[in-house]
Amino acid sequence: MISETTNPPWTDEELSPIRDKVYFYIKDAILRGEFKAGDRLIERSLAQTLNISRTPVREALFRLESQRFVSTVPRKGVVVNEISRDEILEVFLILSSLESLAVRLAAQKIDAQTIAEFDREIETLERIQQNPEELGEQELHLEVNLRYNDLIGRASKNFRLHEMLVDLKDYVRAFSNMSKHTPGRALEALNEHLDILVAVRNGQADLAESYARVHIEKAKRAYVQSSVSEPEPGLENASGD
Amino acid sequence: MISETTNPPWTDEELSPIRDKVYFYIKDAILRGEFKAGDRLIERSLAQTLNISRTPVREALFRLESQRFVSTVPRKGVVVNEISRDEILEVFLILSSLESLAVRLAAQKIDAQTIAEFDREIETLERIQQNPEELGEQELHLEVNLRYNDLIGRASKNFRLHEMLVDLKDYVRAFSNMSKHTPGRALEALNEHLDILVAVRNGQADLAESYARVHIEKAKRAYVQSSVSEPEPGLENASGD
DNA sequence: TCGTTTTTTATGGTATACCATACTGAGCTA
DNA sequence: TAGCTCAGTATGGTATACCATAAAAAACGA
Repeated sequence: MISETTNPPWTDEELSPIRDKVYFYIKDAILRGEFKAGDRLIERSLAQTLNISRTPVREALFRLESQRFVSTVPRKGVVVNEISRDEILEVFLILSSLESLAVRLAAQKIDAQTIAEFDREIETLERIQQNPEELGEQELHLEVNLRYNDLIGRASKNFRLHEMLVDLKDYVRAFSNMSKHTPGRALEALNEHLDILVAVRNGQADLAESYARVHIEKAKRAYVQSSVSEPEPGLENASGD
Repeated sequence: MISETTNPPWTDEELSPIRDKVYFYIKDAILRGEFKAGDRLIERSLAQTLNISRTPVREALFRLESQRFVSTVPRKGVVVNEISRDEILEVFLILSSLESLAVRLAAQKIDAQTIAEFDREIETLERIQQNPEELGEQELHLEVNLRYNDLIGRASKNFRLHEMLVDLKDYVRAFSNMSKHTPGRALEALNEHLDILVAVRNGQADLAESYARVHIEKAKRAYVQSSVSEPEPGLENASGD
């Protein structure tokens, strides 16, 4: 009954703990580039902005820290991580290895029910493929990746692996605004995703794994290409917009 | 000057935040089996035990949660995770993939300085190999794994990968008291580690990767064997001992 | 004016207080 | 006696207060 708070960004008043909402709020802000590498995240400011206390903010920040989105300098504060190009490349290596494993497992373990889901989703993605203009580049990327990861994760029956992949991809996405720089990459990625999904759906483990490796490799190249025009993530040295 | 606290388990009074000390304290307790799967971790109790407030305890628990050691049930509390055999097997799959990648990278990227370190450490490990009785089974495992992981991590020049591997191995160790159940495994593992290290030291990437896969496979088998005698981790149904 | 010292302020670290909820158990009623 | 209700308690969630430190600013002296 009592409620004197001016509504924060999130909508539902009843469910999950505030710390989770703050977590998603901040993470989303980082992913969308609103908080840039090197930015300081000041507990009191965030708390005041969101009309809450520091406690849930701190808890959200800790969670972000263990996912490497931010760093806590003891007695100093929290800053959005500065990620070097080398570090992103390291992650791409890990991604390649784990994605290969995931699609291989998916192809090996896929069952009838999941095949049905694949068929539905593949059809949906093919429709998107035909009419890619309906979605913006960003939404296209997000939507496709979401569906793809979900499917592979479900089929591979390895929840931990799925989580790790999602985390790593979020991480890469946050610190390399790829699709912003290489237009057309989203659509290309969609094609690659479809290749992988079809191979998985047909139980072709080796083929799926090959496609996956190629896919990650191309994503990496797109990142490398985009990163040459912008010397260091977070620095605004680059000429032109 | 003021100091009315009865000393907590840790020794240094000055350095890192309390939350870190609590984190290592609880994690260590889980790794050593003091806190078993299913145990509830009650903030106030822990805080009282350690003569601190709930705040740093909560922060430590959140960190443990993001590493999957504990789960927070909303409005319910924190419990040490119950890990199923299947889940451990899932992690072994991931481990195999990442460990292969790590040793392959290590073999490819190793430099002169690191080779020198390898030579020193290999010699040390061979001495241990000759006189394994000097260390207990547990210490042997810990010591060897520590040195091994550190070397591979340094040589592979992929810090993120190194961290992930350490985390995953800790996780497996925490929820499968392997070495407790299969005596001799520690020494066997030492031999396998030495094989890998020598191959890496000599730049033999393929060989090192093969050894690594075999090593993880054997570790997995040791786990599976030990887990048949103890039906579910955390349940004390098993007869004997 | 410049450098050094002191004071202020910003901010994270920790402790504590209060609130909400879910569980527990006692007591009441049928 | 069985089942329900309600009060009490345990416990996590959040807010707030206080402390320590480091950075910034101001004041002071050479």
